[in-house]
Amino acid sequence: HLGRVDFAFSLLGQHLKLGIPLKVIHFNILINGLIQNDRLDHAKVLLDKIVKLGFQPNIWTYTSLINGLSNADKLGEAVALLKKTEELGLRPDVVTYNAIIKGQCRVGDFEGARRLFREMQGNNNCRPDVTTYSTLISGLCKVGLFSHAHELFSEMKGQGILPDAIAYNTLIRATCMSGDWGKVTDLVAEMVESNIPIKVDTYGTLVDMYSKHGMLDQARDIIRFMIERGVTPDIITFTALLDGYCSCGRMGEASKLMELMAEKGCEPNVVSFNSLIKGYCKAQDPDGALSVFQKMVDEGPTPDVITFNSLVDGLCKNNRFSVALQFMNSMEAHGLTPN
RNA sequence: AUACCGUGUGAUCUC
Repeated sequence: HLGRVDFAFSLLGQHLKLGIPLKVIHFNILINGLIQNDRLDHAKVLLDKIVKLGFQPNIWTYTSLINGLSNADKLGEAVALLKKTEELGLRPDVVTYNAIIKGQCRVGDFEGARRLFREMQGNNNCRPDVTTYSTLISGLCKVGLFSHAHELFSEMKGQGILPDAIAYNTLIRATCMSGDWGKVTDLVAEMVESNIPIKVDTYGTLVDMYSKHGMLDQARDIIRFMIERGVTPDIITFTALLDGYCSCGRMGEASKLMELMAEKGCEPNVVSFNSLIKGYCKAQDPDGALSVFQKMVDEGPTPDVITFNSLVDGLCKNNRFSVALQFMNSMEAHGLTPN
C-alpha cells in the first residue's frame, strides 16, 4: 500500500531463508500489492512461480488477478480466468463475479454484466449480494440510466437484501442526477428509519450534487447541517462545494470557503487547487489563476497533469495563448507529460 | 474458536 512492493518481496525472501513456512495468503498479499501498483504482468509471473514452487493458489489469489485484469479493461482475459478457476476445481465466489461486473459496467458491456448476473442467480455458491447490486446501480447511473437503477434497487429489496449505506449513497446520487430532490429526501429518511447512520460520504454526495446543479446555497446548508450534527466535513465534501463556486466563477465565496477550511483544520489538496485555477480563469482573472499555480509550486501541493490542463485551457479561454504554450512546454520540467 | 489477504458509493481538466 506504500508502493514498496520490492521491500515486501525482500521480506518474503528473508522468511524463505530463515525457513519460516509461507502460506498462500502471503503470496496473495504480494500479488494484490503488485496489482495495486500497476504491475499486472509481474503478478501473472508470480502466480506461475508459486504454482511451480508447489503452492496451491486459492480463489482469493485468482480473484486478485481477475480484479486487476478487470480494472485494466481486460475483461476477456478476466472472464477466461474465471472459467479457468472452475476447471481447476476452485469455486469462484460473489467477490470474483463482482470484480468482473464492475469492469463490464465501466466499459459499457451491460450485456456481459447481465450474463454474469444471471449466472450468479443460478449458482448457490455466489448469489448476487448488496455489492453486486450497488456495482450495477452505480454503472447504470454513470450512463444516465437512472430509472433502471431504481428498478434494480427495488429488485434487490424484493430479494430480501438489505441496502447498506453505500447502496443508498449510490442510489441517492442517481436520484440527484435526475433532479428528483423530493425522492432524495425520502431516501435519506429511509436510511434513518433503517438505523443507518448518515455519515460524511452521504453528506458529501449531497453537497456535490447540489453544487453540480448550481444549487450552491443548498450545498452550503448541507455543510452547516452536518457540522451541527457533529459530522466533520472532509476534504472531498469541502472541495465539492468549492468546485461549485469555482464553476460559477464565484471566487469571493470560494475564498471564504478556503478560510473556513483552514479554520476547521482541513488542508486543501491538489484537487482543491486545481478547482481554484479553473475558477479564476472562469472569472476572467487569469492572473489570479497564475498566482494559485505559483503558490502550488512554492508551497505545495505539487501540480499534476490536471493542474496544467486546467491552466492551459483557462489561459486559452482568456486569449493568453503564448503563456498557455509556455506552461505546456514547462510540464516536463515539472516531471509531467502532456496527456 | 477469533483475527490477518480479493469486490461496490462522494470532489478537479479535456465547452
